[in-house]
Amino acid sequence: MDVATAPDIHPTMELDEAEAGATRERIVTAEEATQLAELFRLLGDPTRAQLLYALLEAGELCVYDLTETVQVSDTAVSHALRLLRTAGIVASRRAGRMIYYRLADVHVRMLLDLSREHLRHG
Amino acid sequence: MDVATAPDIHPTMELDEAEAGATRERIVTAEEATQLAELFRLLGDPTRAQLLYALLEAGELCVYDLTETVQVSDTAVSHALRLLRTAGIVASRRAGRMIYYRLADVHVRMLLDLSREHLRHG
DNA sequence: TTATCATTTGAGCATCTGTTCAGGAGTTCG
DNA sequence: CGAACTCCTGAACAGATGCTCAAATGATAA
Repeated sequence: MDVATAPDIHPTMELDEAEAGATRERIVTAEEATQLAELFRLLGDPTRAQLLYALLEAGELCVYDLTETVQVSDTAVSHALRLLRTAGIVASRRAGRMIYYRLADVHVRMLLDLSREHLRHG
Repeated sequence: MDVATAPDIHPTMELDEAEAGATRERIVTAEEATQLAELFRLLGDPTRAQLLYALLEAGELCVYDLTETVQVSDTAVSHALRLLRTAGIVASRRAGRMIYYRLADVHVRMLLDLSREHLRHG
C-alpha cells in the first residue's frame, strides 16, 4: 500500500482500480511466479523427483534407503536432499547414525499426488 | 501385462508379487519420476511460470500480450513458448498475424491452481 | 582410544539452460 | 508488388546445474 492506508474502497475508484481489486486474489505477480518457479525447479530433476516420490510412498526413509531408489552416488543424494531441505520441501530427523527424511509439507504431497494422477490418467 | 493376460489373481502368487500387485498403482517408477520431473522442470523457470500463470488468468493470450507480462525480449518469449508447446503444456491457434496461446491441459491448470494456493495459504 | 558406519561438505568439472542478437517466415494492407 | 506487423529460428555465449571425487563430521561399537 503505497498510496493510502485506508482499507475501504474509495467511491471515486476508477475501472482499472476496481478490476485490480477484484482480481487481487487471482493475479499472480512476477515475484510470486518466480517463487513458484523455484518450487517447481526443485521438483524438476529426475534424481530429486525419484527421492520425493519414494518419500511420498514410504513416508519416511533414511539416506541409505534413498540411495537405493536412484542410480547416483550417496554423495549426489546428499546434495539433492540438502537442496530440498533448505527449500523446506523435506524435513529430517536424526536417529542414531541415521537421518530420516520425510516430505515436510502437505501441499507438496498434494502436488506430487496430483501430478502422479496426471501421468497415469492424463 | 507382459506375463499373462489373465486379470485374476493367481492362487500361487508369492508375497513379493502380491505386494507388487497391491502397490502397482502407488509406486512411481524411475522412468515415471523422470517424466514428471520433465514436466516440473518446464514449470520451474521464472519466465515460463509467469507466462503460464498469465494464461491461467486470461485463458488465451497472443505473444505480444505475453511479452508484456515478462521482462525479457519477444524472442525469449517465443523460445519459452516453443518449449511449452512441444511438451504439450500449452496449445496455440493462429488468428491473422497473431498466434493465441492457451493452457492445453486441465491437469496443468490444476497444478498451477494448487501451487498458487500453496503459496498464498501455505 | 581406534574403527566403522551413515551422512555431509567443498572443490572441480562437464553439461545443460536461458538469454540476446541477427535474420527469416507467414500475414495483412496500401 | 513492397512495406509493416507478428512471430519464429539458429547461433553464440555467460551463467547455472548436477555429478563425482576426496575429505570431514557426527554417532555407535569394540
